[in-house]
Amino acid sequence: MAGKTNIRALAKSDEREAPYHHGDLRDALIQAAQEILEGEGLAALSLRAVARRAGVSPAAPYHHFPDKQALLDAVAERGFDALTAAMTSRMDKVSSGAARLDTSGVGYVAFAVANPALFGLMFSTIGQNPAVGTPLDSARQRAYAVLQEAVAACSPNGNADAGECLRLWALVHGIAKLVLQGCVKPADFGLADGEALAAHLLRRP
Amino acid sequence: MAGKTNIRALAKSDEREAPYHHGDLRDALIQAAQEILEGEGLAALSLRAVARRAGVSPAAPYHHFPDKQALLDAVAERGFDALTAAMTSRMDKVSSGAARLDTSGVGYVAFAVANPALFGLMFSTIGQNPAVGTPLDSARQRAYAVLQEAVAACSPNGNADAGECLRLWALVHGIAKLVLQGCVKPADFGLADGEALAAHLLRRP
DNA sequence: TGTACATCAGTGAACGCGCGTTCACTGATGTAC
DNA sequence: TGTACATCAGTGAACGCGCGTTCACTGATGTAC
Repeated sequence: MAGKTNIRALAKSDEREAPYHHGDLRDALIQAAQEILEGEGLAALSLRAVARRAGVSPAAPYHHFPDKQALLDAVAERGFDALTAAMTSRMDKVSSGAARLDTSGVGYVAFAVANPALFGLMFSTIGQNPAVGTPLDSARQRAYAVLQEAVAACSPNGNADAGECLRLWALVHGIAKLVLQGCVKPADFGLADGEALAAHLLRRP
Repeated sequence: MAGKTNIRALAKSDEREAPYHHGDLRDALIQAAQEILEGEGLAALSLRAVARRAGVSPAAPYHHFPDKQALLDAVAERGFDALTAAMTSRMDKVSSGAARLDTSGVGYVAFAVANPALFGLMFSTIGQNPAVGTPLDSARQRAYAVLQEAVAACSPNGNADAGECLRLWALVHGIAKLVLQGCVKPADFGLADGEALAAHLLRRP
């Protein structure tokens, strides 16, 4: 308690000691949620747990999000941007169109394996609220566009066939899900992790 | 209340009026759970809700299952048998090996689309408890064996390549998941439902 | 065939728990004069 | 520069809820004699 308010001159980016009005609780909540996902899984992700981890009362989040779902959406939105980055950062290391296509899928699976609970959240029952134009929806489309462009670049006419895109998406999504759920163990294929398994399965025949 | 016990001579398969000791509560609980899944979804599937629907006190299930997870496992086990049946019944209508392979996948997706919540339960975080040899595990393997045999029958040497099996499984599992979550709408492809979409995507190139 | 009794399969009340959300509040911030 | 005040972002207590599970119990069943 002592010393909690006697350093109010610190810049808000300084992390020592919680300040008066916190600085950027919205961001801190999203981050706390990600940490809970990473450390304890999707089932442990309650609003109260998020507030607890952010060091704030259970009512505080309601000044930044209308309800729990809105927080979850914000977390999922960042997740899709991270997924996009996981794909593009790997793709930028290869040049041929075919290799870039495979690599986008490897990045997709690698992201899922590295962030299992977040990946689960991102794809948990989106259906009911399509919410076109939402920030979450945009982030989702940005991620899908990466796959589409990789498919288009491999196509003779430069267009992305919708069926081809969906087949690729379904394949990598399926690999990711099956690995995350423990249905498939990369070790059964003599491979170290899900990323290696994805690379193995996506290698052109 | 009146008339509740005055028909005790009825065979237990007769559904009118709940008898003294119910007859086969274990089975009734599993069935009630399936109905809840179908009607209200996975999130509504609590032990209490199952007991309620079976017309029994919240403690009654504990005479048949050690805990909630055991009931869930029993439901999932039946789910896998139904999945096996969904695949094989369709496959028995075609003869060529290639057509049977495609059809197994169509059956897989059709089952998922017809039983979305049950499908979700069947694949919800199996990982932590592998429980080899369990009835649930056996049912799971029976379903996978259908895919394996279909792959083997298409292979020049009659063996099922593990990579080939997994690719097919991941593809159909991915299609199922993406359709269930609303990420993909069959209507976008001019198709009526997930089954038609699966048939379209699995058609040999 | 009839009775005594162990076993089995239910009941219903209670336990402690954590949840999402609301409420009246308080203290800090920033602006107008 | 100093003060008054509206606004903002927190607090903490409380709400009602449904959950999984336990407990002592009761009534029906089936078996031994």
